[in-house]
Amino acid sequence: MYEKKIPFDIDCGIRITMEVIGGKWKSCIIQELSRGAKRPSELHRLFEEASPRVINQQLKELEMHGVIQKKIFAELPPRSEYSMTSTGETLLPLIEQMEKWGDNFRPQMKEILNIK
Amino acid sequence: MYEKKIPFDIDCGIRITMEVIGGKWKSCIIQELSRGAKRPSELHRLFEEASPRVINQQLKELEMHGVIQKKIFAELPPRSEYSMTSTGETLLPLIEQMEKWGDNFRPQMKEILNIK
DNA sequence: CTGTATCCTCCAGGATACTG
DNA sequence: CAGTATCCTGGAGGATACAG
Repeated sequence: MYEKKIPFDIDCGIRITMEVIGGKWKSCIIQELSRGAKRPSELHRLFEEASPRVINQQLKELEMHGVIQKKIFAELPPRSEYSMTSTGETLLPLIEQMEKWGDNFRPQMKEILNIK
Repeated sequence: MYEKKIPFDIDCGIRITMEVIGGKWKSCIIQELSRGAKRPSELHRLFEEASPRVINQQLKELEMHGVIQKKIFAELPPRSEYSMTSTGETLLPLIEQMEKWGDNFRPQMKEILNIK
């Protein structure tokens, strides 16, 4: 782990939110977990374009921020499960709104990017 | 300019939204412009921690995405002005919600980061 | 004042190998 | 299967100089 050089600005609400959900896969993970608890391997399968290392990393950060929680089963083979916390649930409307806006904007975005 | 290596995923609404407002200063700029048109120099003064180059860059991208518009005055010294478009206005509720969530989360964030 | 051109730093995220 | 340890690289964003 490393320190941020340009220190994170705690005074800006938007920055705080971005810190929590801004990671590349975080909002996707949250969406998945909001539909029910999931094991890491399930998430890896769902997001095949993402390397497992990064998924784990983002899970860790989400957990650290208290929006998801981990349950570990003392079994062999090892099993663990991630699920939303009540704090995490409060993010859902926000994420849903972000998705909606993006979905609505898609046609314009395609034009801008010149995608058929 | 360079191309993105990992191509942008047009199928994910959240990614689209992040592409538009995810830049470090974009949401701040949008908030400012939502209060009224502003000249570049005003924005540079408002966000002194940001280098003018980056502000200009983000203005350009916002304009390219059609959420803000530029008005150029043929004067000397040169003058220009940026303002929201109607498309851009649709982003305001989203940004406001992000700010609200972040503001609410601030106490927990401080605890997590161990800030007095 | 507005805007571009260069150059550079640094870290999120990708790839892989490994341990328990 | 879960998780960690290394190593690496692209590209956002910072700094500065300059042009119109």
